[in-house]
Amino acid sequence: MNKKQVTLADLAQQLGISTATVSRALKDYPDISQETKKKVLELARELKYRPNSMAAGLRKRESHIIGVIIPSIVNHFFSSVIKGIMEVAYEADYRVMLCQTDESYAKEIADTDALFASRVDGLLVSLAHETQNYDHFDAFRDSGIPMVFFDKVPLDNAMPGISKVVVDDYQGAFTSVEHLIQQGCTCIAHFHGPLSAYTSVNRYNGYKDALKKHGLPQHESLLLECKDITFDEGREFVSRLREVHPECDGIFTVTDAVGMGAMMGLKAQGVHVPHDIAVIGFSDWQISAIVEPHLSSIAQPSLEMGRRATQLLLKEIHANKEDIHFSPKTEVLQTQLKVRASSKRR
Amino acid sequence: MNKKQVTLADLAQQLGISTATVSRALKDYPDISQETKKKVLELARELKYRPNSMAAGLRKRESHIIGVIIPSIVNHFFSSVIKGIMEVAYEADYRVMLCQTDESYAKEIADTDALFASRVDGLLVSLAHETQNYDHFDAFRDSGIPMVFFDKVPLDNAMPGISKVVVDDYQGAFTSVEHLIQQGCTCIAHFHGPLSAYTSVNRYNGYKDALKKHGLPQHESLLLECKDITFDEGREFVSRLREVHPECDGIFTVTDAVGMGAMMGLKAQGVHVPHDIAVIGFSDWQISAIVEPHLSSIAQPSLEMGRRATQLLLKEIHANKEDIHFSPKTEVLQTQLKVRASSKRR
DNA sequence: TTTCGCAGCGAAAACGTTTACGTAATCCTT
DNA sequence: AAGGATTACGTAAACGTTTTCGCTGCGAAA
Repeated sequence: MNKKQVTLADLAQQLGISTATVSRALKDYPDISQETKKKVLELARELKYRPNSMAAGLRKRESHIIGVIIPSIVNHFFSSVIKGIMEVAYEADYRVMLCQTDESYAKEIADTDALFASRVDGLLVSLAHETQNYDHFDAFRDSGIPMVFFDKVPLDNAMPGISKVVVDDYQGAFTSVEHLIQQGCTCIAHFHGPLSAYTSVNRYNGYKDALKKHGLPQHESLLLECKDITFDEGREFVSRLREVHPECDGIFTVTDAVGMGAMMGLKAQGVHVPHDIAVIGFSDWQISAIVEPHLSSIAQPSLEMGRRATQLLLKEIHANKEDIHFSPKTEVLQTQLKVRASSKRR
Repeated sequence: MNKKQVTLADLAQQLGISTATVSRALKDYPDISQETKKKVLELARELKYRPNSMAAGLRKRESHIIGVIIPSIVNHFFSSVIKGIMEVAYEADYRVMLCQTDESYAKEIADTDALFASRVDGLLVSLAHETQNYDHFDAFRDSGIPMVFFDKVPLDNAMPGISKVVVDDYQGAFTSVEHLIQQGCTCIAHFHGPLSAYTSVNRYNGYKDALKKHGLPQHESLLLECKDITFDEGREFVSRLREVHPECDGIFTVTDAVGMGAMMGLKAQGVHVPHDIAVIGFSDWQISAIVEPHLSSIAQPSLEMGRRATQLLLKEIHANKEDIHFSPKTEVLQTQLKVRASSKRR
C-alpha cells in the first residue's frame, strides 16, 4: 500500500539533469553551479523529497547509527546514561538504536548480532549480569567497528584495546565510609551486592579499606549480602544485623534502595536515624532527597557517563574514517558525596 | 580501516554457485536442495558471514525498525513504556530506534524527519508538550507508514484514522476523588497541570464531575495550576491554599511529584496527613510507596501501554504489507487505585 | 594559434541484497 | 515415447544513493 517515494531520479528527470548533479546539489558538494543548485532545492521541497538513508548507508558503508546495549531501561541510572548518550549522538547527527538485555547473556548475544546486522557505526555496551564471555563482540572486533563499554565493563585483561568509561566505585565507597567515621560511627556494617559484580566488589573494597585506615573493627558478621539489591532486603537485614551487633551505629549500603529499606526497618524498630544509627546509600536516587529522613548518598555522574562514552565512541569512529590511529582510553569518573540528614550526627 | 565484510557474492564464488542460490539457502526459501543449503550454511558459518540489513532493507523496501519518539526518557513512566515497546518489538524481530524530544516541538520535527530518513517501518509517538501542530507527520501519512500515538496524543479531530493508546485519566481522577469523599473529605482541592495538555484536562474533568456527583462545593480558589508540574509547586501551593481555604481537608494532585511536595509542605506547617488533610497523587511513582506517609496514587499501566501500542503498530504494518485494510483503533487502558496511608482516614 | 586550466555536468559503476523470470534436467503420466 | 509437471539453479534487474572518471565548453595564458 505504501505509495512510492520521491527519489533522486525523479528530481533528475523532471529537471532534465542527471542524478549525480542532483545529489551534489542536495549535499552541497563542489562542482555545482549556484543556479542548478537552487533549482534542485526548490523542486526537492516542492515534491517533498526525503533522502533514503538506507541507500546512502549502503553506498557509503556507514549507517550513522550507534547501537546501545544496556541491562535494563527502567532504572534511573541507566535512563540517565541513555539521555546523555542521545544528547551527544543527536548533536553529531547520529541515530540511536537501543537494546535491552534484561541481564540475560543470551539476549545480549542476540542484540549484538542484530546491531551488527544493522551495520551500526559504533557500539556502546553495559554488560549483562550473566555475561562472562565476550566472544559475541568478535564481529565488531574483526570488522574494526568501535566499541565503548561503560558501567559494567569486561574484566581488565579480557578485551585489550577497548575504551571504557567507569565510575570510581572504590573511591565513592571509601569516601562515604570515611564520612560515617567522621560523624562518630565506630561500628559500621555494609550491605553489599553479589561479589560477582565488579561494582559491588569495588564498593566492598572501599568499605574495608576505609575501616582499615581508621583502625575500626572488621567482622564477617557486619557484612550482609543483598542478592537482589532490593528495598526489602534492606528492611529485613537490619533486624538480623542488630541481633548480632546491637552496638552497630552506621550502615553503608550498596545502593539507595537497600539504604531506604534499612531506614524503614530501623524506624519500625524504633531506632532513630541518624542518632542511633547513621545510614548512607549509593547512587543518589531522586527519591533519596525526598524520603524521610533524607538519605545521604554517593552521586554517580550518570548523564556524564553517557556523554563521555558517546564522545569517546564518536572520536574513535571519526579516527577510523580518517584512517588515523586511535588509542583506547579508560575514563574514570569521580563520584560526589551528598551529605543529608540520614548521616548527619554532629 | 574497516576490513571488508563477507558478502553473498563471496560465498557464491567460493562454492561456484550464484548469489541467488546463496540467498535462498540462507533464508530457507523454496527452490533449494537440502544438499547445497547445507554447504552454504557451513561455509557461511566458517567465513562468519553476517547479513547486511541495509542492503536487504533497500531491496525489500522495509527496515524492520520501528521509531519511537518520547518527550523524556529519565522518567519512570516513559522508561516503562519503552520497556514494553522493546519487549514486543524484540519478539517480532524488530529493532527500536529511540528519540527524545525533551518536550521541544523543534526537536520533535527533527526526530520525525530523521526517523523517516531511516525508513522506519512504523512510528510510535508520545507528543512533546509544546506540540500543537502535526504537519511534521505528513511524510509518514503520505507514504502510508503506520503510526500509533500513546499517552500524549493529538487532539481528537486533528489526525483522523490514526490509532492511539491512552490511559483513562478521567476515570482515574474520578475514582481517586470519589475515594477521598468516601474517606470523609468534604472540601477537596485540585492541583492541576496546564490545561493545554490533554491528560491534565481529563483529570481536571474527572475531579469536577466527582465533586458534582456527590454535591460537594466547587470553587475556583480550590484549583491551583502547576505550570511545571514539580515537587516545589506542590510544596508552595499548600500555603496559598490554606490561606484561602483553611477548611480544606483533601487534595488531589495531577501527579505524584506535586503530591509529595504538598505532603512536605503540609508537614512543615504542622498539618497532619491524612488526619487533617488527605492527599492523593497520580501515576504511582515508585517513590510513593516509600515516602512518609505512603502516598496514595493512581497506577497507570505503563508497561502495558508500551506493549499495546507496539502490538497495534505491528498489526498495522503487517496489514499494510498484505494489502488488507486496517481500521484504526483507540485503546483506553484502565488505571488502578492504590490506597495508602496518605488518604486513609477511616 | 595552441595549450592549459577550470567549472559544470553526465555516464556508469558500485554498495549487498532480493526476486521475477527463464531454463535445463529429472521425474511422472498416459 | 511424447508430453507435462517439478525441482534446482542461474541471469539480471532492481532498490536509491554516492563517487570516480571523463567529457565538454569556455576563458586565459603562452
